[in-house]
Amino acid sequence: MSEKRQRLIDTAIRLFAQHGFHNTGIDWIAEEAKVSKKTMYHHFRSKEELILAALRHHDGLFRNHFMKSVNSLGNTPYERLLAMFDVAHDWFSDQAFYGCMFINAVGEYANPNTPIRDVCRDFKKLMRGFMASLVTEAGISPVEQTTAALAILLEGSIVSAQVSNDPQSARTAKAAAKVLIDNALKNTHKNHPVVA
Amino acid sequence: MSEKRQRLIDTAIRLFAQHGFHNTGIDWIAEEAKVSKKTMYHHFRSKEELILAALRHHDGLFRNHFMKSVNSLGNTPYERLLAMFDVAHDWFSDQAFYGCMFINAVGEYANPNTPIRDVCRDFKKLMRGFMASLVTEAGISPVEQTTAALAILLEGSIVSAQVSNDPQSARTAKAAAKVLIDNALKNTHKNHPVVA
DNA sequence: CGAAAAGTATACAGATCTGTGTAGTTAGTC
DNA sequence: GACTAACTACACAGATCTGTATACTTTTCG
Repeated sequence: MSEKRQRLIDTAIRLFAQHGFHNTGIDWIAEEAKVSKKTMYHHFRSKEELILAALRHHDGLFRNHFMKSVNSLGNTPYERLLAMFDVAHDWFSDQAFYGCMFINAVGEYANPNTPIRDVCRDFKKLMRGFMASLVTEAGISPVEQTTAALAILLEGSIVSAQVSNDPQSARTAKAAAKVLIDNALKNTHKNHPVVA
Repeated sequence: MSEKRQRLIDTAIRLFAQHGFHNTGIDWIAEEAKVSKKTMYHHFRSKEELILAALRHHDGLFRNHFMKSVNSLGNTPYERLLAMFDVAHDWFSDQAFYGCMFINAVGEYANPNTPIRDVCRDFKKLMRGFMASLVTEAGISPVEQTTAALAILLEGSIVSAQVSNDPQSARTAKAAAKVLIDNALKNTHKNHPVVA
């Protein structure tokens, strides 16, 4: 794997996040990455290919960071579900927080057939998979419904923090998540008591 | 008020929603609106002016439609709070649903100082004001916290529907909202009993 | 060593973008 | 009817965009 290729991807992620996709030109990325334009087109056939590579790389980095942080912040599945929102709060507080790159990408590429949308849907699906496993381990049911609600809370807090420029939404979402989880747990135990 | 000016705004809203802001050119808007480019620049000093006018007009239309629908679908503040998510479901099911225009705009214009961001923040604030009044009328406390949670649920469901191309998130958000509201009501009455 | 791979700088083609200039036409109003 | 404001078509300036071509240099590695 070429070092320049990686530098192009890293630079692309940064500039796309900071200035949007259509608003970030190829020349700019190449210049910031200190790589000639020709080399860029050697590694990526087109701008779309670069966007896809950047999104996929960011997907891996982000999910890895997110899961690691969540797992280290919480010791039980229950704690980890709530810790998601603490990790989100840290993220929102970062100087370089520009919202979720995948949500922003979907906003710019409305055509549902573009492969860019596929990558965004995949990211979302993988994040949900992680949440679903925590929900399952925590013994909460119904798994699907609870996971979907938590995912909505997380995404809502991201957008809220982005638009209002205020990380506080993570705290609000966390409190709401706790209510939902506790309520689901109560009903779970009522119907299928774990403790006799 | 000129009819052509209005046609430019209507066309701009449609094209911006469908294809994004940077990706929609002035020439295209003028052509679709059947208005000469010169006339367009007579009514709007720049593309940004047109974007601002389009966002502000959409703001008015959207909020009016939203509030009217919510108020007619529900007869009590409690019902209306939940009806928000039914209105959202209808919206998500529309052929021409491309997510929230303001969220998309914030994604494309990351610079927090641009007036475009101001319009988006204002929209969000006004929507929250509407929700806060319903929460207050419904006798739920704390008003701020509950309103913020419901707003996050609504925004999360919008983004979820947009990315996954599935209006179902409105139903999930509605169920979650009901749990949150009922829980808040229970605690409200516990601390400040309305019924003796 | 020597050949292939990867890199550089730079110019350019062709398209598209925002915004303006020119010159003439339509439509409403005193 | 004459004046004015709004409008039209169209060309153009100047910038910027994606992607390619040319010609040369560096790096890698069997």
